[in-house]
Amino acid sequence: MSETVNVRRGSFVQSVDRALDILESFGVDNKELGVTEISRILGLHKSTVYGLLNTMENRGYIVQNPSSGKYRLGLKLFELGCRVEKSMDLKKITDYYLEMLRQETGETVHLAIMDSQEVVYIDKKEGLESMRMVSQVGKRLPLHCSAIGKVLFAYLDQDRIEKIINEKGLLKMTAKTITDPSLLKEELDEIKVKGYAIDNEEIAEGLVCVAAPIRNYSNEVIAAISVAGPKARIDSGKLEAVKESVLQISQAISDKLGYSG
Amino acid sequence: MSETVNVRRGSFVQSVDRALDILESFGVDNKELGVTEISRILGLHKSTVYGLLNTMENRGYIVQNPSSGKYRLGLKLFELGCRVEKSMDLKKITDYYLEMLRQETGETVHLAIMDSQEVVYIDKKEGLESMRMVSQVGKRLPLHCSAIGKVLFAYLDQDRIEKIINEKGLLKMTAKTITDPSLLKEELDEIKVKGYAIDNEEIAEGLVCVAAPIRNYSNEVIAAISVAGPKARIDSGKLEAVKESVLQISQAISDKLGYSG
DNA sequence: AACGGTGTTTGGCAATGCAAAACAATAATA
DNA sequence: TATTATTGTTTTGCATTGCCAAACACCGTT
Repeated sequence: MSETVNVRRGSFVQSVDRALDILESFGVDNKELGVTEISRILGLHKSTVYGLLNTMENRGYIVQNPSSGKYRLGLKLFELGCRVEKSMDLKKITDYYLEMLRQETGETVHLAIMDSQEVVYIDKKEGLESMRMVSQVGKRLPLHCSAIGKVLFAYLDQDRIEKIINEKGLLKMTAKTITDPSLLKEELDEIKVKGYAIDNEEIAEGLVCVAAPIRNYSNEVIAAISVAGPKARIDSGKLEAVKESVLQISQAISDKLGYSG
Repeated sequence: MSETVNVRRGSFVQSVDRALDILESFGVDNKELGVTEISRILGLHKSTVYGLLNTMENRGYIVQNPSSGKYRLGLKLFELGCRVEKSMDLKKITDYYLEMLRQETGETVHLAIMDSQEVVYIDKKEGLESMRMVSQVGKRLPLHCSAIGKVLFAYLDQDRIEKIINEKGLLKMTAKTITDPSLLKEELDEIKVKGYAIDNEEIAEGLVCVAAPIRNYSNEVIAAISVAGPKARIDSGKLEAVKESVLQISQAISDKLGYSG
């Protein structure tokens, strides 16, 4: 894991920063953590963690399991998360089109945006087939290893692309992940020309995705949509049709947002 | 607004507590706030707020609008919110049944649980009619003024009921809100006997709801579901059918959770 | 050009957060 | 069952750190 060292700009409050560290140490795999456990993970003293944890528990951001004494994330975070979501009217606008895209392709469809140099999945609708891609809303991924990520990556300024590659690196996820900076930059250029991106098992083996950008009234790329499915099913002649659907729907959403391309 | 003064137990970190105050000051109505604005709301010094805000911005919990200079909640909160949600497998289990309940009744259906003496809406599915109740997932409400809240309220211990009434009070939302403690307690008793609750314009005028409890394997009430719609439509003979549907579905979900009533 | 309003930076005092150690209560060991 | 290890929790005191105040820089309005 390449820890990006934040350059602290302006005044900085240590205890708050640590509190956020604590919140983030609760992953999807480790839902419940103890005081000592967290203190080990973060390299902080037990009593320090306890104080922070206690403060957040009093506010409902953390809850303690009475029987085990361990802690987990509280519903207050769910509440705030929903407030953020609510302010994203993008989700409302795209909902209808995403459903259409799912119906057309039968596969899992996604809506994602970029946030602090990463892809964040905002919405998804699962495919109709029994074997389908299962992903999760709210998840973050690096930009370089998915169709949706590469689309968002491609439309950035050249120096930002450079900067992100340098800072984040290009983590190898599968044998086919593009880990060479110059190859990636070629790929991104090509994506801009074609107007869509394909992920051919670059993030997970057997998974193929097609993604296209969403533009707004000022012609900026503000989000992207994708269709994801098993290689076997997509590759067998379906790819072209999926590509057309993705392009058509992304265009429709962009139109709705006032894009005039 | 009756501010519940938290009795600070154990060690307490002031700056973290204040940081959470800041997060919560971003409501659904005021999505964007400035430093000065927040400092006024919370009664803190401008530079104090700035430092806290800055710390959270560096971590993606707050984002600044570059043009206006104002702040709003960041996507990191959405991400954490999703992690909490993910740990709630209750939502997954009920999804199918909620959809069924919506189809049967044609009205907006809800799933909610209790958290720190309040109702939290975990999931909803909007009604099929053009005029329908619009609510929001993640929202918190007091326990006494909705069908779903009263159900969750009813199955608590007598002393907890007493405690919550004393601490939170019974805020009047409409002319029909039950604000008399002894009347409410009678109502709660009745709900336990009948096994369902009705909200007859107690939270909003023209809104009628029917709710029933969800029980788990140890026969505890862990959640509740409800159907909500306009009084005109529900009252006109439909109430009985809605009530039956709610009871039937809540029973089905409870069965799924291992309830043996 | 002066004003009122932002967000931001700086400096210095002391309040506050934090580490160390002791405590209590449970779980795992023999 | 006695013993050890490991948990969450409380207390204490030192100095780090957070916070207030005031000044700064910027913008839009008057």
